[in-house]
Amino acid sequence: MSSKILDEHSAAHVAELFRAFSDTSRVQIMSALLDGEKNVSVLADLVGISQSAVSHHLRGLRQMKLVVARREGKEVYYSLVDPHIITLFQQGIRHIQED
Amino acid sequence: MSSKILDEHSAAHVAELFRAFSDTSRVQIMSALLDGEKNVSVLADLVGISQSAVSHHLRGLRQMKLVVARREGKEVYYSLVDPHIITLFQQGIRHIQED
DNA sequence: TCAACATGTGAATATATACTCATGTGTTAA
DNA sequence: TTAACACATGAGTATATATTCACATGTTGA
Repeated sequence: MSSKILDEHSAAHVAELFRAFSDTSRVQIMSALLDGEKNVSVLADLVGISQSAVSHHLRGLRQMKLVVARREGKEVYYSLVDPHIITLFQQGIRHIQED
Repeated sequence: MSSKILDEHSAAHVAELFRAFSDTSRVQIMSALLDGEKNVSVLADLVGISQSAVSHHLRGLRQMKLVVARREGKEVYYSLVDPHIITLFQQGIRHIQED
């Protein structure tokens, strides 16, 4: 049935998903991870924000299962796993590159 | 070249796009428009927020060209036009309906 | 022209959010 | 076990954002 509006609860979930990509730093983090897994300090260098800020962002992305963490010694490597999420994010990039 | 991170300017644009869908009310507005064009007061009723709030949201969506407005007498009908945006939004909905 | 209606918008406010700073936790090598 | 390093996290703060309220603008019919 496509004639009913999304209920508030579902809409809130959808909004939450898109909100994950609604910040410049997180978009840069995601775009870095598109290229392959990276650890926190590398991400901080690439994006140009503090390690703390990166960790805060990654926590949110992790809780939403948009990224996964893998510890290797002292470092923690983050990567993208969900192909649907990757597609969704790439579509966003493509759209802004069009007009 | 997929090995470079998105520059800050592009990332800000991508973030801006996703931010458009990062609010529960806007998601409900968009979901209502998936079903076809609707005027402002109908949208306000469907979403359950004030006409003013709907207008404010629609202004943002309009400025980003995510919706288009068509006046018919005293009423203004809004609709979705960009098929890529529709696909992007629907993918967001599908994702939250999976897990 | 005037009244009624639909929509748009600026200002004010309350809440959410991103960042910094300080410190905590986990890991390794000496 | 201790020092050094990588990362996580809570608190505080500054900014962004959604909503409401009051009113402006635009349209139609009398």
